[in-house]
Amino acid sequence: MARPTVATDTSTRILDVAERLVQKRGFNAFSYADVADALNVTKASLHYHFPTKAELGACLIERYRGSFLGALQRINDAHVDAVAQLRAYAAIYADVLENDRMCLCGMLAAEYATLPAAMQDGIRRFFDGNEAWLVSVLTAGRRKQQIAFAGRPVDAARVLVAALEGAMLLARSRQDATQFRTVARRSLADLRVVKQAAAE
Amino acid sequence: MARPTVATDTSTRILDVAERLVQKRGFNAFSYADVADALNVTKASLHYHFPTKAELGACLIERYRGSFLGALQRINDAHVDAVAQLRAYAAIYADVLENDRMCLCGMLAAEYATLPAAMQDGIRRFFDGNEAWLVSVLTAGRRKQQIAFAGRPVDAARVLVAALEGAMLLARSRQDATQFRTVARRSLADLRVVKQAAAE
DNA sequence: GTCTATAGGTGGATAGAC
DNA sequence: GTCTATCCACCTATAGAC
Repeated sequence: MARPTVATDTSTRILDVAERLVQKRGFNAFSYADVADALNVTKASLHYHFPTKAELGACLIERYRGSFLGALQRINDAHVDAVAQLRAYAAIYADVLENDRMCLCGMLAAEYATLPAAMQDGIRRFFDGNEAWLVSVLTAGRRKQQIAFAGRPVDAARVLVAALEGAMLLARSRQDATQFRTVARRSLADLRVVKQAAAE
Repeated sequence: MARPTVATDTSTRILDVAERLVQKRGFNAFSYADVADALNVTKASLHYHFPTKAELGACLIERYRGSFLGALQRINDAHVDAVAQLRAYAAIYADVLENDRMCLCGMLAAEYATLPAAMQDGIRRFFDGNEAWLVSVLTAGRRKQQIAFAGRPVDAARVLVAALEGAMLLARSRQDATQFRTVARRSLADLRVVKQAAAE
């Protein structure tokens, strides 16, 4: 069992600052100097906790992935129907954007070709995990007739992830979170079961 | 009237190489040295054509936007129905991805916060132009009952752009262009008019 | 238009004192 | 664990010869 570390642990604070910088500016556009300035320490001190930028980046991804998948698990634990699960899924993205941040792994996906292999692997695992969760929700939801869609669940999942990541990307350049929410709402609406005689 | 310049004009070749580098690696991850090496000239020579990297970036965006909007105009000139127009629109994206490139402005949208103001303006203009074209196609297509969707055309347009840009982003990290095409096809399918008695 | 040479800055990373 | 000091590579950009 790991020894409990307080939330203000130095490594954690470094990761917090670095995460924010990557989500706002990208991995190639932030430096150890940026993090050091924000924490009032020296660059050398950062290298004690994360010897190389590549390792820092890999840790960022692993933490983000764990936190994200943890949130998905909590959605499952809420035992709500598929529509509510998908709304909660989109809400995670909306919360990220609320602070003018891009999804960490969406940002890194853009820089993918320039990143070390360990980071590339982590990014793929993040999206694989996202897809797997969505596939389980979409499969169960369709079986229970809570949602409707044609074709393979994995393809419907990819449309959702693509729309949400793309909408974050675009909303940031317009500084308009409303635009993201509208895209998210419409993307989920495409999965809703049409009520036969609903007045709508 | 501008003096005609051959296609192998030096400035053009610089833009070609820089465009490819930005689409593959991002604006912050390529340098004058990269372009110079590819063209077998010196960095100093590049600065004669594009004094600063910011100006080079702004020129890249303007050229890309003009080329993209030109392609949209040619789609209009083909006088096909809305479904075919939208398919042709998605095909432009697919062609970009075919060379393992990201949409130039999608890539730059990720790096948006780190870019000079002139480039930020250009990126917004690119997406505004895309949206405007889609809105006109969606509006006319719905009026002619070639396609169907709820709500404002601009919102349907944004879902499409988001899905396509997001799908490019994700397909690159999986090196799987098929994944992009599937997302594109499904996104367009959501706009298709449901044939009442179609066997499907 | 292209070159050599170089300035002036910042990048990630290390050695060694405390 | 944090510091000072430093290394070396690379960055954008400029001066001035050809």
